[in-house]
Amino acid sequence: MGKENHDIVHILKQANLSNTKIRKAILEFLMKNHGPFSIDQIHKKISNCDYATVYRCIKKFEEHRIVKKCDFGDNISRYEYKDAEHHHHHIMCRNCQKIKTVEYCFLKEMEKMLTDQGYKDVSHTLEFFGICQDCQGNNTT
Amino acid sequence: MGKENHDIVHILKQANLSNTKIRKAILEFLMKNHGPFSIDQIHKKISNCDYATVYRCIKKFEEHRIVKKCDFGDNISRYEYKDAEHHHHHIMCRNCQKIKTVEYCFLKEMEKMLTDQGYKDVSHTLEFFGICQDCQGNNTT
DNA sequence: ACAAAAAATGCAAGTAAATTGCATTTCAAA
DNA sequence: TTTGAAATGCAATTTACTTGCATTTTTTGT
Repeated sequence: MGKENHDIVHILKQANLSNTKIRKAILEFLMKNHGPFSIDQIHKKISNCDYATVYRCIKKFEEHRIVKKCDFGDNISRYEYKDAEHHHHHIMCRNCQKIKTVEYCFLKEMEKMLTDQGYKDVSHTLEFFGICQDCQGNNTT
Repeated sequence: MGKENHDIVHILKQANLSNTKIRKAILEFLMKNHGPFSIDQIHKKISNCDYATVYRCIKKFEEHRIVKKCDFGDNISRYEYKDAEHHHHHIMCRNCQKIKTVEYCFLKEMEKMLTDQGYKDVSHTLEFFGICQDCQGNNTT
């Protein structure tokens, strides 16, 4: 845990965010677990921490691109630690809402096209939906 | 307007949705204008119609895949008429929120990959973000 | 064309996610 | 260690969206 703790402190310092118990706990949770997670899920894992604080921390993390927001169109924002080395997307089952990672990506070309059109600082969100094997013939929609 | 009106009636009939003034007006607005539009924007354009009714109509349209929901991560759902002939995505400026169409798409291969992995009825959402030319050097964030 | 059944609408109240104001506590710089 | 700045807890608020119910409109069956 020493090494990870050092990383976390470093990340906060780099973003000019002060190094509080709660921020370290949230960041540690996000770095050690495979998301994305809702505010509710994060809040459950962090002891003695108000909902509003989770929102505020995550907002700061998002502003500093430490976490990435994932929007699956169900009015629940989910967040995951943004690992620069590991760009990926997700697929959520329309039936059970289980989320899996989609490793493959070739959207850099499309972003380049938009940059060529004059947009700066281009990014994107991409989420897939489907019915997973577990849910086929087992529809609770 | 005769032709379009006939199309609208046909679309509603095909979806087994009853043919009301409000539904026709909403659908006509969405078919004649380039979206996506928020519920608020749609409501402003339809006279003598309650917010709740707009929500309910759009929900029905979405269920029947007559409209498509676009989620730009700002907690406002936007909708556009789903033209089967014209699959496309969007780019929203992070500064002024203006939305433009991105015509190019080559995601069918990724969907096929997920189908091969056992997912059924696969779809996706893809939204781009950037700073548009109008906003460069004019940041109000 | 008309009556009965089904569905849509308006209005008002209710949810739930996210935000905010303010007093208190914790952190960081000198 | 003291001092200023930032983070937190709590409660209240905002906002997108939903729901219950009485009324109106649309559809169906004869």
